[in-house]
Amino acid sequence: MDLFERIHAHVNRSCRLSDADLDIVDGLLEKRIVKRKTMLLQEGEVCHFEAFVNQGCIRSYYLDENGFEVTLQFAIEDWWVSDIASFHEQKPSHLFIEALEDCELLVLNPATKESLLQQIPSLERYFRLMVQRNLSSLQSRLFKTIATSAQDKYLDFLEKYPTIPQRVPQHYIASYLGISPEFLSKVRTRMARKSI
Amino acid sequence: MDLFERIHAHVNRSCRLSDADLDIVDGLLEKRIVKRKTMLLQEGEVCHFEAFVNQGCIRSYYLDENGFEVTLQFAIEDWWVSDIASFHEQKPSHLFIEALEDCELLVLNPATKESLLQQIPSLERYFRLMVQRNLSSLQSRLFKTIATSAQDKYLDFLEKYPTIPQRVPQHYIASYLGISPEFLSKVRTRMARKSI
DNA sequence: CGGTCTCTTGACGGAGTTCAAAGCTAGTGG
DNA sequence: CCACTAGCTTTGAACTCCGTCAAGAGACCG
Repeated sequence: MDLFERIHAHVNRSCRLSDADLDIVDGLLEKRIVKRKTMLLQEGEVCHFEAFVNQGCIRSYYLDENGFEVTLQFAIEDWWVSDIASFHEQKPSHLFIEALEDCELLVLNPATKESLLQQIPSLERYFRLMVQRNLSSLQSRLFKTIATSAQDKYLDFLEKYPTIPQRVPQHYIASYLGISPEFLSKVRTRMARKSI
Repeated sequence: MDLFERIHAHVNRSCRLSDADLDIVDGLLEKRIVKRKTMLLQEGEVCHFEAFVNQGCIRSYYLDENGFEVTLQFAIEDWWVSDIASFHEQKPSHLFIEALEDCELLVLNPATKESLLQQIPSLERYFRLMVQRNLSSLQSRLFKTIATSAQDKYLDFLEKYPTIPQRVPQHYIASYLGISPEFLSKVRTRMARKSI
């Protein structure tokens, strides 16, 4: 499969680009291979990348002073991952970003992103839509986090991300849902008993 | 005070506009006065506005099938309020938006916003930055919602929005923090006792 | 005034946490 | 190819933070 096939298709959903424009995109993206367990970003560092996941799985998370983790995002194929606040304002991040599988990424840095947007202004739209969709899905996630039970959050997660549970350890899903790994395990056994 | 003084200052923080450009902005914004308790948007409706709050206070919130409310945002002077997903894709909203005080708003609709961005492309940056900041502050709010106690969330709120508690009923703040109004009351009395 | 909205207080219950221990699985090196 | 380890999941008991329900007390406004 062509290295840029996925990202072309992804961009195409928001805006049509000419072949010449697509060549510009390809020229500015940097391919990066990272091994499982690689830390791409740690709290306190400035985030220098926006990464499109061509292959693999990445997790971003917060970590408080007691060692308690909250997973912000699982990024699999066709997702972008970054700390946009840190990336755009070049200030220290509060996030950790880590590869959960061996990954093939296509990476932008602030300079190449700037150059990309200058050469292809219509990509403004692509990135704006991405941030907007991100925002509104985070809004509804906040609502569910507050308003629904652990079981409903888990069912919702299964529906929205059916392939993730097969790829990542269960306790990371618990930390995404905002519940303890032990309780997620109990919820699952309760669900299994009821559906027999 | 000039009707457009606030919004000029607000735009100016992200990008410098010429006087001619500012005139275009002023010409496209529509002044709207709404009374306390006016519903600007209800679930199921399409959101046709982005409103800049010149004066007053507005609340956006989710409401689940059991009547349980989660406040998404308090918008006071210098804030924008809208349902961006509904606004941009012209699809039904999941939010309610309601005036908590008599308000003076400056309003864009999809057509005037489109026209604004076409005439002043540099405003793309202004709106993009706004969405980005919104996103990253929502990310950290999600983290705190999950990882911290009711008391810490309340203290955090007081620090971040010191003027809000004097303007809105306390049970709305509880619904912003994701706790019951009764428990917020108990947290406050506990804090008051300790700090004497 | 009288009704409506708001905040407080207390008793009780429950959803979810914490801690500890044990079983399970997969990867790794000898 | 087996033994060992490290990470993951499960289970149970005790506990806690917070929600629910109910009642009362202000405060505000028409």
